Amino acid sequence: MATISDVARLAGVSTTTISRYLNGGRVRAELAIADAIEELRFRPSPAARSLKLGVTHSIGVVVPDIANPFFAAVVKGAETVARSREYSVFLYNTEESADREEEVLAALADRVDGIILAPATEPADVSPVLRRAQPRVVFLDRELAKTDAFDSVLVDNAGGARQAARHLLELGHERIGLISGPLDTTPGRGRHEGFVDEMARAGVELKPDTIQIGDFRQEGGYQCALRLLALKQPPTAIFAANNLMSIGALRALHAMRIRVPSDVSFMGFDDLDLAEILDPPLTVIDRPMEEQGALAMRLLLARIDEPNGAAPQRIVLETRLRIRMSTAPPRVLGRSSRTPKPRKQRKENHP
Amino acid sequence: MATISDVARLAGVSTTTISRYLNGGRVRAELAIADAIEELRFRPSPAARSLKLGVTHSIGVVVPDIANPFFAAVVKGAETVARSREYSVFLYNTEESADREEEVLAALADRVDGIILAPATEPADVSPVLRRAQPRVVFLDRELAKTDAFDSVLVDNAGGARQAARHLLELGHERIGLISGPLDTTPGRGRHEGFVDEMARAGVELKPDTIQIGDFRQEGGYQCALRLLALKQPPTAIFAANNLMSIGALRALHAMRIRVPSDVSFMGFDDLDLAEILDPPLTVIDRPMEEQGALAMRLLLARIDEPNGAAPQRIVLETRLRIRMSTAPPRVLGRSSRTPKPRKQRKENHP
DNA sequence: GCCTTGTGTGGTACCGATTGCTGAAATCGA
DNA sequence: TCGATTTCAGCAATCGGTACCACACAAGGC
Repeated sequence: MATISDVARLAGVSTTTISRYLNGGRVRAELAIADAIEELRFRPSPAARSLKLGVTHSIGVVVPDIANPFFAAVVKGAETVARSREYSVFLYNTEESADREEEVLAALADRVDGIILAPATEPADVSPVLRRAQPRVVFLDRELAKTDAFDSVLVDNAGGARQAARHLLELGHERIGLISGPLDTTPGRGRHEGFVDEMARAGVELKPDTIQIGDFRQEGGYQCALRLLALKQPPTAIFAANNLMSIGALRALHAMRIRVPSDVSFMGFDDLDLAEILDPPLTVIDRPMEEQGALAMRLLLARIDEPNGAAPQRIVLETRLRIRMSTAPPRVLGRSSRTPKPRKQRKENHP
Repeated sequence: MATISDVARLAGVSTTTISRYLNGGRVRAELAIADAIEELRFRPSPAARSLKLGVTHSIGVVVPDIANPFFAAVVKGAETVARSREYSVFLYNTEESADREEEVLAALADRVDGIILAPATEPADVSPVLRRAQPRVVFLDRELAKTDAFDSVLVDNAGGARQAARHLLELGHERIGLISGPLDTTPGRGRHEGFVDEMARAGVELKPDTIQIGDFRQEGGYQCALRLLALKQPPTAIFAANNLMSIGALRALHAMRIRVPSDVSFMGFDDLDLAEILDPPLTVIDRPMEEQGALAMRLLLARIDEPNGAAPQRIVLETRLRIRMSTAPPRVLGRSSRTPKPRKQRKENHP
């Protein structure tokens, strides 16, 4: 590769001048320099620049599982914004492991100008790496309980879960199965609490065994659904707290030859590509996914531009209930103490 | 951040010694140095190292669309291998645009030690950036027609399409709709040719209007399917050449209230997460996705370790026919000149 | 015509690591 | 205990840029 000195020699000026030219300063020999750069196909070395300037022009994006369509969408949104600002994206996959995450963060800290982090779990305390976070950090989808010192872009997990609960309640369900995510994650806990709370508010009690704690993965969803179906009094409706567990649960329902929604209603958190053409089309809580990634990246870049800007922000995106065909009033059962009449179903997102 | 000089001062030795310690050389004051490093939380600056060594320990991965589950899986596989070797991954999304790809490659070339590239299209010629590819390049899923100077990890597109054609033929279909990908891409052309060829070999002629060229995206699949269904003599079976177009086509079938497989059989290239629980479960041509990414990364790292190793390799992975429920013998139609008897269906992957 | 101001340039130190070379200390043999 | 040989440490140059500083030269004010 040609260096700046090569260019300087060829153009008959000093490296200072080349540097100024490159950085938009006024310079006499513009043409000669442009020609020399062209001829040598010169591109300034990012390493050298980075060493001198202490800035890398790259952002680390750390997600638990890039194969999860949600995170894939997030990364896509983030990458698009980054490139529009000429930043590059380092992608790290932590496989939902806190240990791996810690390693990754340590290795990342001095390679990037900022980090978008979707933590695998909520650690007891802020990782020391993050604490002396010379690079800026934005939390995505999941946040740290212990601190509000960081920006974050979240989704209204509790609200979304409430929408789900309300929808199911309005259809007349009372025995509802909940497939939760890990309670030590923001979305896991938020959705859990929102759902349980809304049920309680409606005076419906969730029995402990109708709440199954999964792991946000397919297999977990599968197992949880199986357990719910094995109950003496299986639920008439099931809500799964994320996309992967929805898939797993649907697999289980499918395997057990349970018909949806006539045998049991089903809905999940996060839309699926195929949700509309499933049989039946899936009712879900949806949210803007690419936007969430894009927003996080914009927030981070703003923070980098203006380190002492506003106080840390906590952006919470709204969810949206998409009613399709997988939810319906429960079958009237002899066992039921009273026959629930489906209440009128609301259509708004946030009544 | 602490620098190597800080450590040297604290440990009471020179930077040379620290450097040697870091790089595994024999050193007297091991303990003192280890302590100093620990105390200062010293980590060598990647920028400085990179400048001096001319090596970045990072790999660029360039894909057309990270939100496509196939590429998400590929990236996952690649990232896992990379991290096991302590390499970082730069992710770039080209949005299926050749221009963007060119930009990305130019910007990438001197930031990374190697590139895994899934080209958006097959350019007329090898990009100059790649030609003087100081960083090594491995082509993934798609290759450049004009040259065999690069390593590549492909899938047996033609073979997979042949399996699909054979499967459909064996079921007795003769009027088969093909939803192809762009013919200027490796998988687009390969699958097209494989399918058409196998049909020809069986003496079945594909009429031009039963071949629709899509764009590997959902919307394209949707439109193509619609056109096929609008034919005076619509096909009795449809094969879509990738996952996204399958989804689009299924949407179209769904919208038109066509029943699968009783009205028309359907199958696609690439498995889907939900394929098994669709109604009906989808028959597909499957292939190892994460492995493809992992393999590409391994090949690339090997090439970096041993620049003058073996001649460029062209690895072709096998596909596998997964017969589920979306394909069945065609309904016997009055119009048909002869009544096709379903031939016996084979089960092997590669007869 | 002299002095001030402004513009553009080049020399050079520096960012933080690595490494060839030289020299000193440690180890070994007798 | 002394010299020969092997280890190990340090100096300083270097990678490729950037930017402080000093300075040459032109233009402008009086």
